[in-house]
Amino acid sequence: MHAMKETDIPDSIRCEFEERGGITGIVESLPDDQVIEDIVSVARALSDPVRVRVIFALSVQPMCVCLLVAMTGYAYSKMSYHLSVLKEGGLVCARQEGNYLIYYPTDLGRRVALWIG
Amino acid sequence: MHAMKETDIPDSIRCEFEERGGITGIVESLPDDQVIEDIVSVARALSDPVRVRVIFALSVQPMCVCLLVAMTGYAYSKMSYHLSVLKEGGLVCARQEGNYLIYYPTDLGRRVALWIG
DNA sequence: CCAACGTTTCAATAATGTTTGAAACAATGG
DNA sequence: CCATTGTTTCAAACATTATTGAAACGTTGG
Repeated sequence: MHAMKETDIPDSIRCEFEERGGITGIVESLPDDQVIEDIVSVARALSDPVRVRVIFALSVQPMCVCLLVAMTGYAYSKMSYHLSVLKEGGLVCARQEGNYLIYYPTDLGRRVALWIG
Repeated sequence: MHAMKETDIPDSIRCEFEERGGITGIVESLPDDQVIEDIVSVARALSDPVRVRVIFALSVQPMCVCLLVAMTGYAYSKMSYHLSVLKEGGLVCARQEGNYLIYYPTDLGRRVALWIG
């Protein structure tokens, strides 16, 4: 009966792995769940070409939904859905002007558009 | 019968909108389709908490699949699937060492992990 | 060659995301 | 108040992704 071990570890990484505190040490260095969820929701917002185009377009020029619809040829309901995903990801927001809703990037949205561009 | 127009545009943005060349001008300033697809595939790779944890962990310490499995409690097949998505997104790659596959972040993977962290 | 181990692949199923068109809402102007 | 316009919401159909367990693959050591 041999000694207990977490898992077999290949020689080439065992040393640095143990220096970093093993599994426990690495797990502790990971961002906490809330941060992970925030990252996921931004990533999810960008994981569709429709939405990537929209956020680039909005960071050139704030627009009402009707312009986005004219620009892309998508249905209102489709555009509205994608805008809501972008909004949940915290990448865009909107101000009302009369009958229009004018969408524009948030601060985060602007930073993200800059970075990925 | 009144003049043709692309779309109604609210006053507050009409002026800047037209300065930017209208819909045509804005569409032309957008990144081209290939770039959009690349962004989407990176974003897709990050749009799941499993994968975000994995890429953070790997950028602390390259690891074989068995360590990732031990660290997360996920099944091999599940981990393998998520690693393949990360690989397709160009965020990780692997080197073989004996029986082990040791995954580690690509350059892009490291930059992304740094930026989102 | 065989057995063991680390890993991937596959097919089936479950879960999420997306698209569509119709209906509802809210603001505007007559 | 009514009709119009811009927008969202909803439910149903559809499409893509994620999870599972079993089977297959490749490498190593006996």
